[in-house]
Amino acid sequence: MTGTADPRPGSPRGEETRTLILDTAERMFVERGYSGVTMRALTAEAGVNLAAVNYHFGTKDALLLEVFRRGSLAINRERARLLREAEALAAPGTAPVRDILRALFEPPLRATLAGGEASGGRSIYMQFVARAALDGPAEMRTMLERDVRHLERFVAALANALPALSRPELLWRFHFAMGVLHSIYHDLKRLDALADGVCDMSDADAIIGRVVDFAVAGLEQPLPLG
Amino acid sequence: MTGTADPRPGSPRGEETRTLILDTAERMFVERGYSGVTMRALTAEAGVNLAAVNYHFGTKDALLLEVFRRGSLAINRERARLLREAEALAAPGTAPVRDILRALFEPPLRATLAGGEASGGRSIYMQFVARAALDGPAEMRTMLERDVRHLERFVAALANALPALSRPELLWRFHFAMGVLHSIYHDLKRLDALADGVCDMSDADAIIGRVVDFAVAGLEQPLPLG
DNA sequence: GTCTATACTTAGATAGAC
DNA sequence: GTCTATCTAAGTATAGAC
Repeated sequence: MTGTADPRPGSPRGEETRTLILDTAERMFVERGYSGVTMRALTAEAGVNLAAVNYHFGTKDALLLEVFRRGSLAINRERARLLREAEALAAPGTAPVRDILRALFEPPLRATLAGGEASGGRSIYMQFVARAALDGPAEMRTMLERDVRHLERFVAALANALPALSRPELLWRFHFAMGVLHSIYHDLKRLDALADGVCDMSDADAIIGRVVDFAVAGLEQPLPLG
Repeated sequence: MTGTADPRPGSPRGEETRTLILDTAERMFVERGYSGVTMRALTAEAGVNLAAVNYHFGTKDALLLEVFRRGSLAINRERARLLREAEALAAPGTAPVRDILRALFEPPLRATLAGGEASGGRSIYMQFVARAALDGPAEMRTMLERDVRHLERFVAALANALPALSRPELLWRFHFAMGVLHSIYHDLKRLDALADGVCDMSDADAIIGRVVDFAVAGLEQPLPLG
């Protein structure tokens, strides 16, 4: 009713088209995988012209980057909020390891597990990382490195919670903890194949608890003798 | 001197050509990434005709699968050998968790870390998994599932070593432990970005020790109260 | 059974009209 | 901003030489 809406095909819609493409891309990438979605199929599904993607985003890779950026922004905001919450409950610089990890893990896990067990293997995050690491242009790697900045707050909080660890020791353990998180993005299919159905993939809360438990154990393990 | 060798271009070389393509593909995939290697660049580098890949392997995806299969075979053989070795040293069914994990992790880590720190992000394993999960044909996923069979021996050994764990509990922990292993394949770049160079990526033995330590801590953690 | 030259098809990118 | 037409690159298929 603002006068800007104009659903006639061929008429300028501006931001609407852009958002429409983003939403359609996010859904289709998860359903069929990045290279399983052709620009032609994507634009047909969204009801926009083939060239519209190139106009609004430049390239198909840039579109994936934008889909990722949008989701990543929301997740990192939620992570920061949960971390502040955890720190507010404790004395300054003494938030427990478990609460820090929960703040770091819960938002992305909820986002990934929300789509049902099957979507884990095709999360936008995984597709973006895979594409960036394997073949993508430099901008993708830059984006991932920038994404690392959000993690520094968590490393700092963990350093406070685990003062006995040297910096390399802490960073290695943090890195492994992220690997535990990522095991949910990547290989749930493998677990399913191994498990004969005895592992319940549908209970997000239970999975989050298990992931956090495992990572806490690794982070809090006693120092090796060497 | 057998009479089968015939290095003239255009002459039938049979198995030689096949191996030459495999070796070249393995090297180039790691260097430039799967879709960064065009069939034309690959065949030019190997000094064979463009159609030779299709003749010997069918498709580019099938070539990647073959490169993976060859490497995976060697790794799984070594894993099995190390596991037998660990089990021979202990009383029947009592190999320690640490030795079992070491047998599982050491072969792939050595293979990945051998190429220098940079190659981690582009290991054949990672490229294969990414491609299989995202866009690859069904044969790739089948291959990965078959690869899971090799893991069952390790799950069984761990079940013996950790009799207090229920089957789902054990399988979840095993899955997370694999995530820790995979963190070396995937995201060493991220650790490097976070670490300002304080983490030494060149010492394979030290890294293997750290990975195993972290995973052991997670597997051996006390049972949750719930 | 191997290899080569060449043609086919799809898909992402782009230029210029409107 | 949007659309049509076109370009280019890349994986694949085929027919025939050896």
